Amino acid sequence: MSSMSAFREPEARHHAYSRKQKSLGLLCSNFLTLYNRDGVESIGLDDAANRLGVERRRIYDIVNVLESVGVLARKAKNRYSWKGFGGIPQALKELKEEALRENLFNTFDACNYGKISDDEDEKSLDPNTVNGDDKSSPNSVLKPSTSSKADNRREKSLGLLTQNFVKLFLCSNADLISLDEAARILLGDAQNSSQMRNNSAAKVRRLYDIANVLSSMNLIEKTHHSESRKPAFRWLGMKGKPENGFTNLDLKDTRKRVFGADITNTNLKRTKMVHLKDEKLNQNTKAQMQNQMDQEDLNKHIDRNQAEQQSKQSSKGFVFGPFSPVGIPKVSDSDKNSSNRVQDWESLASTYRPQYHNQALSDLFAHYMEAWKSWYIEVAGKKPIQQLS
DNA sequence: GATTCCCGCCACAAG
DNA sequence: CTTGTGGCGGGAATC
Repeated sequence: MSSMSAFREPEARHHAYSRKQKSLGLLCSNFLTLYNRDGVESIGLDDAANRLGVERRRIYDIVNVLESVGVLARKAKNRYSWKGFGGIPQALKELKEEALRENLFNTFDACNYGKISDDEDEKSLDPNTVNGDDKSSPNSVLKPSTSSKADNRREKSLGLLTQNFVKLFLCSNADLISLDEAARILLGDAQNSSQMRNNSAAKVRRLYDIANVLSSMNLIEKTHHSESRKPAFRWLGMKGKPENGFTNLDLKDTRKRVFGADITNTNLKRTKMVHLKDEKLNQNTKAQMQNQMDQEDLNKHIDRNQAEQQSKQSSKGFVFGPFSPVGIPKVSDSDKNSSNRVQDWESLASTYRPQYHNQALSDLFAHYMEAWKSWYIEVAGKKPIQQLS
């Protein structure tokens, strides 16, 4: 047995596997950072997946919740249009009205109801042709055909769940809600015999996903009930902290949140790893490399951009302040790189008001970026890592 | 042991 | 049929 095997390396070589680097929240942050830029109007799922270095499946996850909050809108197969953060207020308003209209939410407790029957998703796919009035009665799914249970898929969609979750916050006067409270309300009721073979536990997983994405947008924040008790979420919404003049938010956390990248993570996913199955090394490896580069590339760009924006615009309160980084107590310090909430609201301003944004600069950067990336890809394609030809 | 939640199989819908 | 979407839950990482 000349197999030196692994003695017991807890965290020796390669930084083992880290769940945090693969979280939906982080992915969402990167997604936002990548597309929240001027000029972005259409987003392709494939492109997103490649740029972010993740599987398609994950893109669907964040895109669905993002759409539920009005940041994105599905345009067509594989295509989403970027609405931006400016779309949030509108979506929120509609969500709230909708919630008040149909079902009378009760404050979290004493809610005998529980399950929310269903609510039409007012998908105003076109702000132009006004819907005028939906003569349709509040019930009956006027689906083209084959409706029946077919729609029951949508019933359990992540998107709908997200909307209901948000509605819960918008309507409840309690600003702290824990996931299992939410689960109790949104999914079948709690105790009580009745039907609904809902494994509360099973469904709650979706809520975790949603909560992570939402908090990466700073729409909500994770805290605890009273003093260090069970975890719960607080709604931040738009308030956050409009222009609190957070002077110098150190622009030094360069090296943090690298997403997929890390081949270690990708190859030996988790710790499962098949013993070198004769399975040929998927050609994905190459793609992985590229992704890695993209990552660095992206980071670099972001940094630069951040500095840029920072110096050029001093976020001077707009419609509703950006959900500034509520946390960031004392970043910098050790390389603890913990806080990963997006705080790249740099380009946020430009999205809101095209009046301000520095078109020329952004454009220049974008162009530069694109060019460099192309070059990089090309090189990487032949010879990974620095070492052209 | 309990909580958080990533991964990706595979059903179903759309081309 | 192929391709795009995304439920769903096993089970590993974290707490």
